[in-house]
Amino acid sequence: METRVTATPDAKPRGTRLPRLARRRQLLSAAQEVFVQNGYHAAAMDEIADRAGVSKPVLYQHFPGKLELYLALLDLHVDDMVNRCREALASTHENKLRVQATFSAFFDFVSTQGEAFRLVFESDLRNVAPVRQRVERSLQECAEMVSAVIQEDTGCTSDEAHLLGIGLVGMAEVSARYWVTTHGSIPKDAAEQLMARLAWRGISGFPRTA
Amino acid sequence: METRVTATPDAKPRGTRLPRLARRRQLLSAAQEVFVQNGYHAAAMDEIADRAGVSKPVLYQHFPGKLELYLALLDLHVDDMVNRCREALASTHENKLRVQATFSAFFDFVSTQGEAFRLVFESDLRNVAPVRQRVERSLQECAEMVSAVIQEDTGCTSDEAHLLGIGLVGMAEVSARYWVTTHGSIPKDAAEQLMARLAWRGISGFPRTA
DNA sequence: GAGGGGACCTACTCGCACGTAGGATGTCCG
DNA sequence: CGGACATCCTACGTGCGAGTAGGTCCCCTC
Repeated sequence: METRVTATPDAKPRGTRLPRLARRRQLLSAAQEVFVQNGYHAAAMDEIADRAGVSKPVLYQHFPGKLELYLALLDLHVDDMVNRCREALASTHENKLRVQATFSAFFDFVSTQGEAFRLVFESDLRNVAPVRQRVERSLQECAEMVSAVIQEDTGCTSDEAHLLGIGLVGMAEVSARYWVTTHGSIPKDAAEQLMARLAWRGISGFPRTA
Repeated sequence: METRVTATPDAKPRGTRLPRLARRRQLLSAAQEVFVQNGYHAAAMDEIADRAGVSKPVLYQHFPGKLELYLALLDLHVDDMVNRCREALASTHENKLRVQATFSAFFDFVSTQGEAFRLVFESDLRNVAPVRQRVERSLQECAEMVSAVIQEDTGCTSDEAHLLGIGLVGMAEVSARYWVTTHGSIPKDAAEQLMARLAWRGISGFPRTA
């Protein structure tokens, strides 16, 4: 007789015991799959547990609740994004290359970890304070790093530079998200460079005059 | 004895009878308030009914379900957005002014109807097919109108122009959303013009050279 | 002033999914 | 070998909110 397979799509076989930390990592990974695929609300704790080949109480021994589980994942990815952005801006001192590197960073970010970027950019929990806070804060951070560079080289006021920074980061986010849905119609390099060129020509139009 | 007031914040007095169409309009208005404030999931049909000064079954005599009610509102606002965008692009034949008008359109859009733009840009139902479809479709439409103009005046391929269009529309959306949260730190005209200038300098960097 | 229709209400059902109680089973050390 | 500890399970409590059944009230018409 074979091991029973539940009706749930690809539930892993029950029975393997794991040390605490390994199990935790696996639960996070399973949760990420489910949250990314279904969004927060449509994701069931039962399904996350099933996908990890484990029962629900185990899940609750690692995370106090559904929201905290989600936040743990969200933190991982917003930090990832901010770090990529920071590194891109620090990778060179020539601004034209900085712009290119930053767009690369966003395109890289949406290309990794399945489609984990959805947790950050398309969360169906943005109305919940702790989530909203994290997402906005991280985008704000990216924008501020960008606007700091802008302010160095232009005569913009702080408020203006912030708006420009937000706009540019938004453009990077949106274009990267769009590109990732058109699997292969444009090669990654070409897309990055196209957008970087658009952005660079745009900002370099703000000399010290205003 | 006075009319009783329920504990729910600003519920209207029960008792006024309305003809069918007027009631429907009022229900839509109440629903918009609640959906915008709380998002789809946290919005309760009871609260929508209460806010309209009516009981729940009345709501169900006008809309078959919560989702349909939401979609009715969503349709209104995505159409509004696309129309504003279309009119902006048709308002002149000089491309520099077109860019300005388009940014104005987005800033106008986020300024109207309370914060109804949240239904389109920050919906917590984007994982549900009919919603996703409407939102993406409408942004796609805006982007296509923009990319058509781009293709006329540059040597970009269709794919490239589409990506640029999406990026620009995304930038308009994000910057407008950000601006609206900073009530008054930058005047509307200034913000629009700043972003329009960024975009215009960017695109005008794509001459017929490809 | 009787009858019909439309607007409306109170009070309920019901399913779903988060979170939990209590118990079983394997592993490691004295 | 025996007990303690940690991992894991089945089975349930519970609350919330969408959607509904059935009846009331009022106006308008004949």
